[in-house]
Amino acid sequence: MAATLHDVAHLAGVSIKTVSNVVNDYPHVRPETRHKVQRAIDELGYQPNATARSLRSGRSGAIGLVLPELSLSYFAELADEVIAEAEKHGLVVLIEKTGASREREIAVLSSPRMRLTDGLIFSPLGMGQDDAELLAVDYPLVLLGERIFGSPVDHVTMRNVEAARAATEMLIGLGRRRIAVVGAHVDEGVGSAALRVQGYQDALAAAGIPFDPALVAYTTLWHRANGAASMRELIDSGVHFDAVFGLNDALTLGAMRVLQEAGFRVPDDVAVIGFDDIEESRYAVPSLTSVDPGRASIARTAVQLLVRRIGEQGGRPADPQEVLVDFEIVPRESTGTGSLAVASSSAATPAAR
Amino acid sequence: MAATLHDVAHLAGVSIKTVSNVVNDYPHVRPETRHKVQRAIDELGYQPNATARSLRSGRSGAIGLVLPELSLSYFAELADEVIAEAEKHGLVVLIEKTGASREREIAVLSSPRMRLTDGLIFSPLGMGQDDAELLAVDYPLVLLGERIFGSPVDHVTMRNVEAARAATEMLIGLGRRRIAVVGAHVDEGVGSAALRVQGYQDALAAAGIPFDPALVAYTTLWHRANGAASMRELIDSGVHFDAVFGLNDALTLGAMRVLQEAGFRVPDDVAVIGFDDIEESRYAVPSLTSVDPGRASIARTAVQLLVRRIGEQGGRPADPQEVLVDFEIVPRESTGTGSLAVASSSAATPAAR
DNA sequence: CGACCGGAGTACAACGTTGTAGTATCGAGT
DNA sequence: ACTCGATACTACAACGTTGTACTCCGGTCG
Repeated sequence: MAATLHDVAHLAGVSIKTVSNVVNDYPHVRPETRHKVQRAIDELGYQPNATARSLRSGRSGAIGLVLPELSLSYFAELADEVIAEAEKHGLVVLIEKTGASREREIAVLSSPRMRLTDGLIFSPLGMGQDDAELLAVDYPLVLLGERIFGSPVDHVTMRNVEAARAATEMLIGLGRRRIAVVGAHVDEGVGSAALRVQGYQDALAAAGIPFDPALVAYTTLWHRANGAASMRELIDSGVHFDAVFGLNDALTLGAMRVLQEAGFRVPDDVAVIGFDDIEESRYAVPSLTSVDPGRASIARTAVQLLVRRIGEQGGRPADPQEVLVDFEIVPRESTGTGSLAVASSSAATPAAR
Repeated sequence: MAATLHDVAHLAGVSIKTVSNVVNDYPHVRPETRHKVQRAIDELGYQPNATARSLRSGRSGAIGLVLPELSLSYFAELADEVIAEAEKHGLVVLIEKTGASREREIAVLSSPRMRLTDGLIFSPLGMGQDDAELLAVDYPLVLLGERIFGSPVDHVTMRNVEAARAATEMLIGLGRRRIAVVGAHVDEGVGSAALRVQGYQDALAAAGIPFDPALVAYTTLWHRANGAASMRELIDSGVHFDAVFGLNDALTLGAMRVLQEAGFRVPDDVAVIGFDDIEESRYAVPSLTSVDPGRASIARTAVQLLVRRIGEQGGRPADPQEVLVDFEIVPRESTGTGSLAVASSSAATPAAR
């Protein structure tokens, strides 16, 4: 169907290689030959066959991005930024989702379905530290997240402990002493939840505030519904609190919603801070103070590290890098620190529907 | 680096084709030969080279999904469902974003970067009816959205007019007569905005309510910030209204937020309904009544149509199909019709972080 | 004036896979 | 004893591209 170099060569009356040379802008082609070939290319609407090129060159020009779920805002926004950065490097992004299942994650790592890609950016939620050696694959891989440390691959992660500590300290700075945590995971020594709870405890300890286990609400997942449910339990338990630290924004928005249904005023009765700084937090009622964990920087760094690995020639590979990105707290109304006007702070929002 | 059929064949002492036959489970291989080859495959960790397969077969097993922006919830959720459906067909999804720019959309259609895919699901926002002929590409293409009609490609779209009419009728049914619309586009005869405004006007006309242009708020984009800004203008204009129909949920959530800041009670003073039924609408305060335009069904249908096209052999292709999916109104608190409990109506939410 | 050089273009092989045609072997049927 | 047919396997070509090695030609230099 589609035209090939062979067709163009035939029409232009030159060899197939000369056409290839024109297409790739090689020197040593006379201007008149070049024009003749160009005319044939235009006439046939020739487009190089990407698959054949890949086979020849060993590069596909695509990278894979493996995520739990795109409908979670954090990951959607991350994917958006990965795609944007990849495009700067002339790469296209193939997305696979795992639903946070350990089995699916492991399967994807060895899946021939992804073999079209030159490398993978991998964000696991189901796998844990014990699975570290499964990451030693024979293609370029960049790991995201806080499930696995110290494995022999490039790893981009956020300062979970420090950021959580800073968030908690902000609440303490507001005079709050009874700070609830929403989203802890039972019996898990690994992952974002454990690290953020650690930061929370560090802040309490530093401020001389005793840690009260009754203030910790556990969830399995980090969706809005889970935040709502565990806030309901917390309220029903009758424990007193004057602030909430939600371990991600989705959870926190769900929790904040229940708080308000139950008649608590935010931030007057309860100050609330989240984690992730997803876009909707900016437009919640009240707008949600949140930790921006450096998402944009994570996306950029991950693509850059991957590109570097892909570019590595046969020689001995560079040592695996562990990159920590900087975080930032974005103060808004839910801690009584943001401006009330929202329409004016509309920021740059690139697209409509 | 990676093992090839050739390596396996050498190790097993058979021909390369026999290995291929084992890999592809062809008959006419003796069990003992099969085992011998299988051992060699395992020993070398052989994985078929997807690129070479593609070249040989003319299929890559990947489809492209072209969207304005993944950080818009509607598209993120759509992408999620496209990926899930694609997987059922053994396909992997490559995502390209256009930022809703007409130039980028047109560029993507002829981009060799996407040539790795077997076909495209294309959701334009910048292109218009005049660009219809640009869709006549020489690869399988399924069009989404309401920007272009009647072009010779498969097209999946929603019942914009009917759904908007039903939404408006719901508000009328609640006794509201002064219904504002947020998100209209100036001077645009095409696209979701125009169609939904049409449905709104149809409903008014059918109910004998005069159409008041002062109740129509215009925006360029459909982000939360735009909804917030135009609601602010609407309020400042002093016009009286007792209901709001937002042309998508993001807009509507922004508008609802401003309404509440301004002291209006929702739904008592102003009933609000949105369009898209994105996940966060379920957790807004109050939860937002919305039109589910059939997103899941759009994703499934689009993939299925594309798969059918890809499977078409050389013969004359099937006529282009125009598919309209069904919508549904999901009543929630913002129209005083939903239940107040939210934690219990948590629905099925597949993943955490 | 022959050797040499660079430009312009070509032929061929190779990337890793699979379809097609072919060979060799064996048992069964006439 | 011979064909026939099935089984088990192999050799080769081809998918469309590009790197390497080659030829051919006109011009320049010693």
